[in-house]
Amino acid sequence: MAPKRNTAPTMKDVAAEAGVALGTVSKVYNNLPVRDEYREKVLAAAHKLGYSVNRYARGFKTNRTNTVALIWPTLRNPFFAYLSDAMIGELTRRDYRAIVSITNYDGQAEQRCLDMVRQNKVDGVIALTYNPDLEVAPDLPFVSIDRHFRAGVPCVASDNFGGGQLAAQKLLELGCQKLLFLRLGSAIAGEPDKRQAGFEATCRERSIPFDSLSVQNEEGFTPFDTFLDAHLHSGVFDYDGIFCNTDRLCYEIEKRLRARGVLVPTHVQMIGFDGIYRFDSEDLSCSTIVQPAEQIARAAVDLLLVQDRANLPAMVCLPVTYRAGGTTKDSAGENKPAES
Amino acid sequence: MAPKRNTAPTMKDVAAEAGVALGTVSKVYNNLPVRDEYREKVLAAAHKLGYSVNRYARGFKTNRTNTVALIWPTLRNPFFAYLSDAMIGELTRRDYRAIVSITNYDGQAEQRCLDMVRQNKVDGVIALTYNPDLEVAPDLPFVSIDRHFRAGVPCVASDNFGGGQLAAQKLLELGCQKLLFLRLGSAIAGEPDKRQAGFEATCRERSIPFDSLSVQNEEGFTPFDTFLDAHLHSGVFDYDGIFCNTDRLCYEIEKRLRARGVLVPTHVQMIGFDGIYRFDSEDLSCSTIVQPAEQIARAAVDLLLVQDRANLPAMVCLPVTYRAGGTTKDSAGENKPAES
DNA sequence: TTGTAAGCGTTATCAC
DNA sequence: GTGATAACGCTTACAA
Repeated sequence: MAPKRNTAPTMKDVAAEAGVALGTVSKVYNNLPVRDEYREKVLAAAHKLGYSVNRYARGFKTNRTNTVALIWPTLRNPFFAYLSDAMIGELTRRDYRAIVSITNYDGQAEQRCLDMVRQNKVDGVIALTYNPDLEVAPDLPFVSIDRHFRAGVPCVASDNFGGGQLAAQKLLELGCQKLLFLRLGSAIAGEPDKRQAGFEATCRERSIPFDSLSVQNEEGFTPFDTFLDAHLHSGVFDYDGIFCNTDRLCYEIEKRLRARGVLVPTHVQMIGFDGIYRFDSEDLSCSTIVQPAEQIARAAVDLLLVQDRANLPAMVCLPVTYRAGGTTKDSAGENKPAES
Repeated sequence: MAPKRNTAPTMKDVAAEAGVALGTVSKVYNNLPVRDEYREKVLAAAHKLGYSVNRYARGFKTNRTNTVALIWPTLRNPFFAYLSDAMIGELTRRDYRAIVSITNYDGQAEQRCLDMVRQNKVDGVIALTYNPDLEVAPDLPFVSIDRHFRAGVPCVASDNFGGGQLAAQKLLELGCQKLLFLRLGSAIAGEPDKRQAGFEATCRERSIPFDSLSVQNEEGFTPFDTFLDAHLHSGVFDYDGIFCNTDRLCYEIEKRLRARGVLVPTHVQMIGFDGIYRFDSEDLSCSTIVQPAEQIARAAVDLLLVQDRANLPAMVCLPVTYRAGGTTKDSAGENKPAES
């Protein structure tokens, strides 16, 4: 890009125009005590010149840029997009800018993003990462989503364990007797793993039979296909209630069940996790455990911008809720996917 | 947030460590001619100190920040999220950072975002806006998506007219005889309006009967409900082919038709516009005219960062494609929404 | 209270 | 090629 010539008026110009000293102008823009008469002169001059403070110069001087970096795997995942949207809103409300970086789930890219935004002097980072060895500078305010790093790096997550429990409980309430947990996820350990733990805990507690299948992203859907085929006997599926670790998986499994003639929720009821809406409507993709995206956003930003970073909580765990969305029998007006 | 103490080593430190002048260090980092012997000394010293150039200070000095602002209505709309993802990728590839701002379709917020990012000395802006009176500084490189502003502000959009033609053509190929165009959108004129024009042009050209209903966002879906009811006679719908101006509308209309016992694609075939995938999978939401998001992203970034901003094209129009996605009879394996 | 001046880290202009 | 040195626009002691 062509070098821009800098034509914008500066504080010096305003000072000259107002007939006051440079420092006075600065004080006006920093809400420091200035006699009203001077303040008005400054403001009038600024208005006349079309002056606005150069935040870049200010950041350079103060080493505080009012900029936060958001590091996500992708925005193609609707939940991440939703979360980003909420966080940007939260940051804007506090007069912060958001630099958004995308890593595509690549651990090295995560490190590069982190280094890059650091060079850009961001005031802090909120990240959802998959690199267990990510090196984050100790003096850089950092909030991790869904993954506990180490002491000093607070993690914000939904109550994944409670969500798992809730899913099991709901499926049982809905009359399911033979439960199944399905997971497609990363090999890297993280908070979302607790969904399975919570689900299984409730099943055991109530002595309900259940099976679990956990598949890693790299393996794709083949293991699920194999599993479904193996548990389908003359058109009847071995399970009548499935908890999937994400709405996306719920969608994929429902599709595969339908292809095999198993109807949701008639034959088998399904609950996902995340609370993803169809487009920006109010319709859920499936019955699901809803993550409180706005609350997660607020908590993460609060934690990042808090004054006293000395004793931060290691983890903030936000409550989830259940909502029917078509893949369970309690779905009233919700769009049922298969049976019209 | 607590003021950060600045502990990072500077060029001055590196110069001292390497025993060279400050200017020499700068030259090394700007790829200006420096004797190899010196260069190595500098690099060694920098490595030892863990130095990396302060991009913020550099930006302050040069007035070029390698930062671009992306201004979107929302990221809750999957298409905008997808586009953002693609643009951030494109910018990262060129060593640019993206400041993402959300306006929630609010014209005043759009103006505020623009002013804000400008204060942040971004090198340019890519925006999808709804404020026809948006004041954009003439010296600020600006690329508009989907909306033509005025001369000097290039606009990047899909071939909306061609997409409308393509939709009509496909519906006819698929055997439809009575066509309907449905639109839910903003009152502000924009490129996407041409979808309707293209659709109707093809219908007229071929003397095919059609109707059109255009509804503004504020009115919501009530007009559609009224329309559907009025055109449903003893369970039979007056039309057998519908082109919706977005995938989202296609989804909403299909839901409403289903509620009225009209099956898609059996009774009526539908084509949307955008090409939105379910989650980050390969599954489309509906049969649709696919916007080339990656190409739009590339074109917008190219246009923004091009050296010679003197004679930019007023408009870059990118080709769309048709893809079956369950709401037309040519959908093979695609998930059919209603009829199992 | 107001004005003055130093300095943040870098680039760029000069003499050498 | 290299090395002083003056900006860039702002904040912030400190002096008036």
